[in-house]
Amino acid sequence: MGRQPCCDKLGVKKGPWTAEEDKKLINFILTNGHCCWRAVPKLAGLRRCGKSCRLRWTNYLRPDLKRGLLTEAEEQLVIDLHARLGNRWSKIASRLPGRTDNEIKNHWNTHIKKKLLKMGIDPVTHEPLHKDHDDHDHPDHDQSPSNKNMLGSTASTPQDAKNTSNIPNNSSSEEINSSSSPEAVAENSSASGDESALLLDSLCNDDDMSTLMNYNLWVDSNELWNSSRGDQLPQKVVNSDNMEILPSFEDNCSWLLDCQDFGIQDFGLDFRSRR
DNA sequence: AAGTTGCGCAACCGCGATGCA
DNA sequence: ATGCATCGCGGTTGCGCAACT
Repeated sequence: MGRQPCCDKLGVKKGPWTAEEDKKLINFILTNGHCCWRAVPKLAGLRRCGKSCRLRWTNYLRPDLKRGLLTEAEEQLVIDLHARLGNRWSKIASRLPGRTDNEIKNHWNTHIKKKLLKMGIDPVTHEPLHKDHDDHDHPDHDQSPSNKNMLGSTASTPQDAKNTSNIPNNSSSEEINSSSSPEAVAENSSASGDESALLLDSLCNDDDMSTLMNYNLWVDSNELWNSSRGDQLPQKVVNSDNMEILPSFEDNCSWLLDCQDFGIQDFGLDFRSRR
């Protein structure tokens, strides 16, 4: 069957989003949700295709996003997960709350890839480059914690994961783990004794932990935002048991509309200012 | 100061997966 | 079973900025 274009190319705007467009999209999603992305632009009064709206929302406007550079721990987690999952960025991103697949993919291509190459690690296979000469070429690389972790983290290469199709796209963490040999798992636990490895295992084996971490990271980012613009932030909500819980979607998002009036740079979080 | 180059990021594109009539 | 619409993913592109010459 012939594939229809995702949207009518005529009259559809492309390129960077303006603050006005962002505002419209946020407004619409806050009040209506996104029942059908294809309908969103029309209903929201945007001259964009639904795909573009979805991308803008998931990669930039979503209120639970954690902006800024990846931390060391997050970077290590990405490396470990990449060793297990390959280029399945959305799967990797799902294990890093507040991070998007696009963000992780970009970070991988621009930072981590180079870092690994510098260390003499093939970023695709996570194996040492030029195995035979590796000790001479990179005498110190295997002493670094990240490399130790990386090499110990998996027995199967990303290609294995991707090419053999043993792991379905929606494979669970258990499936991923079971695809590794018992030896590899044992090696993993013994060779990578650091915290990120433990965290990785926890994340891969326990969705509750992931949820918990999500909350913790949300609190962290909340505090980060608090330090710059406390009055604009979603506040923690206390439930009837006097427990802090995540705010509702609306609570969480309402401040975002205000943010649009200032522009992201006003919060000191403009990514471009990091450089 | 002006021009060039390289880098990092946001956004786009194409395709496979999925759901529904 | 088939066709169509939509979603979601991964790869790629293009723009803006900073560093360099």
